[in-house]
Amino acid sequence: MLTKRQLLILKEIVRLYTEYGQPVGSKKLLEQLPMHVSSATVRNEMVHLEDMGLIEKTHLSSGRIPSMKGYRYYLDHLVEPSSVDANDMAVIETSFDQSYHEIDQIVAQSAKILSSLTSYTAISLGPELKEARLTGFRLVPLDNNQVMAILVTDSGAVENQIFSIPNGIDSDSLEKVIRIINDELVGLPLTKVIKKLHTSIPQLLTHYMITPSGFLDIFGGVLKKAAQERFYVGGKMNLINTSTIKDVNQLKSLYAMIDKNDDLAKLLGEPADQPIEVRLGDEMTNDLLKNFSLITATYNVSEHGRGMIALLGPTSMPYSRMIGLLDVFREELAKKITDYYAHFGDE
Amino acid sequence: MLTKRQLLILKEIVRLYTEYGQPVGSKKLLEQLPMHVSSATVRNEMVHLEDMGLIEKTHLSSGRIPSMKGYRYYLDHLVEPSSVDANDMAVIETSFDQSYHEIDQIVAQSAKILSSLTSYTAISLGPELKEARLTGFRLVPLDNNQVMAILVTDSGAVENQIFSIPNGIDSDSLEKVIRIINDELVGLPLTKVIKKLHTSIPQLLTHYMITPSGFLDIFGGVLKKAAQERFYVGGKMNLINTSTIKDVNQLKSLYAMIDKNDDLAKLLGEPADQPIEVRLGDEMTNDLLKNFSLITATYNVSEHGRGMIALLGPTSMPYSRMIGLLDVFREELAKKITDYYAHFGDE
DNA sequence: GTTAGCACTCATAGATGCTAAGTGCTAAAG
DNA sequence: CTTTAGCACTTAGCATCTATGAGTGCTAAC
Repeated sequence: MLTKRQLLILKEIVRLYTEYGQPVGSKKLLEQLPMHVSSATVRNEMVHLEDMGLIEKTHLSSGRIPSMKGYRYYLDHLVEPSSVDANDMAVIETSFDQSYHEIDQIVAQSAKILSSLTSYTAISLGPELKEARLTGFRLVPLDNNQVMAILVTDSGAVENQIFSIPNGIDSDSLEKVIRIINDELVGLPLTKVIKKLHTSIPQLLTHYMITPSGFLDIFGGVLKKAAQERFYVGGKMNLINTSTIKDVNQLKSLYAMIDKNDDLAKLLGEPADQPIEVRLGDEMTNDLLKNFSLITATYNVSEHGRGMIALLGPTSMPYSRMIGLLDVFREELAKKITDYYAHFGDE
Repeated sequence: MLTKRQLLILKEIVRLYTEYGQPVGSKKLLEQLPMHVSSATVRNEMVHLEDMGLIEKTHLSSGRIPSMKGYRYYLDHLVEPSSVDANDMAVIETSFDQSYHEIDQIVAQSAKILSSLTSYTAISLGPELKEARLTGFRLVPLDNNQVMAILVTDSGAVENQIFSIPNGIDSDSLEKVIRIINDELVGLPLTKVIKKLHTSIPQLLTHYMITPSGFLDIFGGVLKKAAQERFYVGGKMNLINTSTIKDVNQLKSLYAMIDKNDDLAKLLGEPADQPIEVRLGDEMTNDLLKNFSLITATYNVSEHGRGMIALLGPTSMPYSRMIGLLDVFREELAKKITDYYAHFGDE
């Protein structure tokens, strides 16, 4: 069990180290602490904290830095989200102050704002689409050979893809097929649409085309794009600051990861119970992220599901500021998206 | 005037330096040169070359590296494109061996291939769109409030944009307006379309809507996107290798530039007379590119205009290999795009 | 339990010396 | 006039050393 003083010291070590990036010594600590003890006393306490594995030295006679366990303890028990700077608050509000035509624009913008606010890397994921319903499917002929397939969901996502018309399909039967799609699939959740696409639909289509597979590929392709979670990343370049640029290759792998949707999905995982959670580098599976830390924030957009926005930065992030900021930010973002749906989504 | 021997030495200095990145000394030079002279003689020649400003030292007793003037002379008079590695050739051919639905996919792919082949950064710009003609304009209603505007050009570019319907426009007059657009504008080059959009069209539209400006904004927006040159960049991260990573901020600015369409347009400039040209860092306006060099290659796609593909790397690139590679590559790319048009574009 | 004092450790920065690679110059040879 | 051997000189890079300052752990006294 930790004494009150030990807690105070641990908290201050984390604060100072995350703020200034330098190991914290007993004297520096004393200057900051409201205590009337000597540096020797502080040192004794630090030995205890080290014995418990909460802090560690970078070399035999260095100051202390928090250990992973120390960060974890700090985050679980000690951190107090600080309130947001008036300046930052203004930036958030003005940066969002545009009109958006697509929900993804808002989500993309949110990543930009957050990254510029923090100088870290922000990853934004719109409200879940899993329960989204298909509200419309269009095929627009562009010229003799090409067609644009457009798919709309009630979550506001619009996806399109250009295709050349498969052989063996004439435009008459194509129109009938579109009608079938609209009758059978529109209104259903995307998950069900995908299921039906492999079960009942192929049979229905055989009435109108010999080999429906060509067409189903088209539809399936756009559907997949629409159902896929799309992450927006802001401030990618800020990763350079964090990384100990020694190994350029690691940096490149990291960028490759950040650019890959699947990897990001794995990284963020499922929306958590807590609105804000912090995952430390060694708690994540990827070795590249050893020295990083991920703060994820979840927000609700009433019946439209939950979105996530995350901050990727060094393990030594100033958590209390970041968490405070993210907490406000997620609410602002939710508000903005709710507004959007209020104007376009629901009717 | 340079003697034959001096030319040989200059050429070899450039070759060795661009290949190994190390200043070239008189002994190393002798080993590589088919000459029966002593190192002292070579040194004397190097003094002459230095007097002429073609090579320079990094410090008082170092080997020589080419000066900017030296590179320029080398590129103008001495460089011989080397033939392409069989291996590289295979990579090019297999990497292009897919079917593409949009011309931009080919262009984007070309940047990827070239960058992975060279470990530099590749910038690809499709055939010019300036003379492209508008072949179709569609408005597809998505839901009660939103409409997708689609614009097709004969260059194969398709552009779309989602809009909320401006106030004061009902769907009846909207349809009439679409007809006017199709009658008046389809078939014209985009440049003329833009002109007409500001002259005759507004008057025509006033018959059907009170304030045509809302609608014209929509159309103008998509048009602008379609007429805009779209650059695809591959191997961005390779810039890290080149840069002397000391100043992270410069690197960031560089990335910001690479991500901005307008800046890239300025950088590449107009297609040149020569199929392949090299611009050295100090010949470019941007200070960030001081230590870089840009090799631009132009290719023709018969009546569809000219495209460009460029390679951005350190000034000390192995030019003869790169130029040889680019020369082959631009032809392969032209072939691929010509094929594409043969299937979809012309009818 | 707390503190002063002290011996000890280590990162950092600056100084020193050595070596290998390279140069320019000079004087002699071709 | 060109080429060459030889030599004195310069420099980057590297390893080695030293002083300094910030920090520690420990002990003995309060």
